Amino acid sequence: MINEKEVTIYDIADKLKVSIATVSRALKNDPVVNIKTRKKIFAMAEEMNYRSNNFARNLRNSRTETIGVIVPKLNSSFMSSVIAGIEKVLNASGYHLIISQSSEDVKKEIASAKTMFNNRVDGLLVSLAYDTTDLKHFDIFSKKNIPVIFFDRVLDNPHYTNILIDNKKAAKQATEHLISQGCKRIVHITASSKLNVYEERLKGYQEALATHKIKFDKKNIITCNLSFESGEAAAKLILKMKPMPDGIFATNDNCAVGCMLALKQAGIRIPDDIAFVGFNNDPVSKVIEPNLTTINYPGYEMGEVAAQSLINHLSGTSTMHATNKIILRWEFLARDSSQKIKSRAKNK
Amino acid sequence: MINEKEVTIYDIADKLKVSIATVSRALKNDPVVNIKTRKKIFAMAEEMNYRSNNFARNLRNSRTETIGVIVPKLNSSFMSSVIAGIEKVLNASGYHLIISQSSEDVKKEIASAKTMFNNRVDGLLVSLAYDTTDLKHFDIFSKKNIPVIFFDRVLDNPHYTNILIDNKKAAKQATEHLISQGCKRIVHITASSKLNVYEERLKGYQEALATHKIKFDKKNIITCNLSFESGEAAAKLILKMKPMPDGIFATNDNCAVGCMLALKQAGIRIPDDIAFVGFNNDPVSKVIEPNLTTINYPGYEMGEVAAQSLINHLSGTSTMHATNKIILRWEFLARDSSQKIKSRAKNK
DNA sequence: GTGAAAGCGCTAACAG
DNA sequence: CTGTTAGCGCTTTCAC
Repeated sequence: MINEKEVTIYDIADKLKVSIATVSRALKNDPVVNIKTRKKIFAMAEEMNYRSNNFARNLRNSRTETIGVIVPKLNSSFMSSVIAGIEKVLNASGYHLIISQSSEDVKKEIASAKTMFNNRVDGLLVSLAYDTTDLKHFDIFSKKNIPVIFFDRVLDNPHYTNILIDNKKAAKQATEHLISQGCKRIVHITASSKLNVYEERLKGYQEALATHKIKFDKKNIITCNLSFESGEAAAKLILKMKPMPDGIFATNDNCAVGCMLALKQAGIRIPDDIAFVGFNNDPVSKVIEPNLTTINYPGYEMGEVAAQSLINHLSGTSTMHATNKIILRWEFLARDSSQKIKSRAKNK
Repeated sequence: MINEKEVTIYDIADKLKVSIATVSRALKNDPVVNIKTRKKIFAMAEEMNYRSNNFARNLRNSRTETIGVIVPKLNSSFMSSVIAGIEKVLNASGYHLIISQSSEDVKKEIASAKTMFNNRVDGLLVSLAYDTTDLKHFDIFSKKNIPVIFFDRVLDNPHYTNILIDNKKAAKQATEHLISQGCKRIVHITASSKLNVYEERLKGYQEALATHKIKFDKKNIITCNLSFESGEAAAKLILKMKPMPDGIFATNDNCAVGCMLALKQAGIRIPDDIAFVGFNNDPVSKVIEPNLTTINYPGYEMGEVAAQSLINHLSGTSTMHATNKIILRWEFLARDSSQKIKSRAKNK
C-alpha cells in the first residue's frame, strides 16, 4: 500500500542510457526513432509501469482531450440514451467526458458553462435548460474558438451547430394522424418554454389544423412542465372542458402517460373517447394500456452524431466557422392509443 | 473570433508590479498576503479575465480533482438517478466527474479502469458489470492509495468500501409478502451473475420459503438478463409450467413488467392468477396495470452517499484503510399487482 | 509581507 | 537518428 514513486520518462531514459527526448518520441511511436530503440523503450515503459503524465502533456499542448456536456437533467430515459451515445463515440476517440446538469435552470447552466470553460474543455455539447432564452454565456467559448454544439433543446442562432429533428414536421404528422382518426377538438399539451422544440411542435400542430380547416383555439393549449405529475394535473383541466376534447397530442410521453392514467381512472375510454399521441418513444409508452402512439426519437444516435460532429470540428475535418444544422430522422409509431377507427395496430 | 492570448499570473504580476509568487498566494486567498494587495490582485484578475491553469496546478499538486465513475449501463432509470446524485455532491465540492460504461462486459470494465488510472482520477466509483467475478483490475488503484468505492453491484471483498442495500432482507420481505397473499408456488426471476445483489436476493427468497416451510425447487428459478424482452421470454416459460406458479418475484421491475404484459396477453389475471413483485421502483412500475408491488431503491441517495464517502476518504476525514460497508435503507411498496386478498392498495 | 528561484513531466525547436 | 535545452504556468521553499 506504500505510495510507489511515479515513473517518468527520465527514469526510462536513465535505465536505457538514452535521452528523454528519445523516450518522449518513442512513446508517441514517432517513426523518426530507430525501430529497435522504440521497441526497447516500449518494453521498459511497460516493465516499469510507466504512465504518461497528462498534466505535463496538456500543459505543453494546451489541450485537455476532454469534452464537456451540459444537459438539463440526467435522469430521463431520453437523456441517458444520448449520454450513452456520446460516451461511446468520445471514448472510442480517446476523449473524456465531463458531465454537468443544469437542473432546468439557466443560472446553473451559466455556472456550468463557466466551470467547463475553466476546466478548458476542448469542446462542449449542450442541451439547453427550460428557461434559457439566449446564448450569451457561450460567447466565452466562441471567442476562443472552442466549438460548442447544441442538441435537441436548441435555440436558433447563427453561430453554433444545432442537432435536432424536424419537430414541426413530426408534430404535424402526429396531429394529422389524430385528425385522420376523426378528432375535431385536439388539445396540445406542451411546455411554456421558448426553446425551439416546443415552438416548432406547436407550429406543426397549428399547421395541421390549418391544413384541415380546423380553427385554432388557444384554449386547447395546455402548458405545463411535462412531468408525469403535470400530466395528471392536465387531466383535471381536460375533464372540466366543455365539450371535452376527442384527441390529445402531448409533447412528451411521460406527461401523456400521467394524463392517460388519470383520465382512465375518471372513466374516459382511450382511444374511443379521447385519442392520444405522445412524443419521444419513452419505454413507458409500450407499457401503458393502450400502448401510446408516439414519435420515435433517436436519442442514442443523437448523442453519437453530436459527439462525432464535435470531433470533426476539433480535428479540423469540418471548419470551425461552418455553422450548420444537422437534422436527424424520426419515425411515427402508430399504436393503439390513437386508433379510433382502423383495426388495432400490431404491437410495435 | 481571434484566439485571445491566455492570461497568466505573470501578466497580472506585470501590471501590478508585484511578483508572481504574491499573485499566486493572493489568488488562493492566503492571509499572509496584505489584504489590500490581495484585493488589488483579485480585481485585476477579474478585469483581465484570468483563469487559472489547471494543468500547471495539477502538475505541481499531482491531484486532478476528478473522480471516475464506471457503471454497467448509463441508460436505465436507476443508474441515471445514481449519476445525478453523484454529480450533485461532486460538483458541490468542486470535483469533476468522468464517466465510462462497461456495457456489462468485464473486458470493457478492465479497459475503463485502466483509462481512469492513466487519467489519474483522485478516486473511483464503480458499479460492476454482470460478468465480473474478481476485483484484480482495481489493484493498481489500491497500490497507489487511490480510493475505490463500489455501489449496488458489488463483490464481497476485504479491501474496498461497498455501498448497498440489504438485498437479502428486502427479497425475503418481498417473498414473504407473496406467501402472506396465499402464494404457494413462487417463481423467482433473476440473473445468472455472481454479483452480490442477485445472490443475496436469491438467498432472501430461499429463506422466506424455508421460514414458511415451502420446499425450495430449483425449477422455480428462471435466470435471464433482466431486460424487458427477457421478461417476455420468461412469460413463455411460465405458461408452460405445470402447475403454473401463483406468484412471481422478479429482481427487476423492467423485466417484471415485460413478463406481466406477456402473461396478461395470454389471459392470465394479475394478481388473481399470478401475483407479482418486482424490484427497483422503476417509473414503469406505476404505469403498468395493475401497479407493480416493488422495493423502492434509493438510487439518487446511493449516488450521493457514494460520492460523499469518496470525498471523505480523499479529505482524510475517514481513513484510507478503513474498509466498510454502507447499508442504505429500502422500502417495500405494496401495490395492486400482488394483493390477492386484502382490499386493493391505495395508489402510492 | 514579499520576491527569487527551482522544478513538477513533458514537448519541440534546434543542433549535431 | 539522437541529444540539449528552453519553456508550458503554477506552487513552494528559502531568503530578505
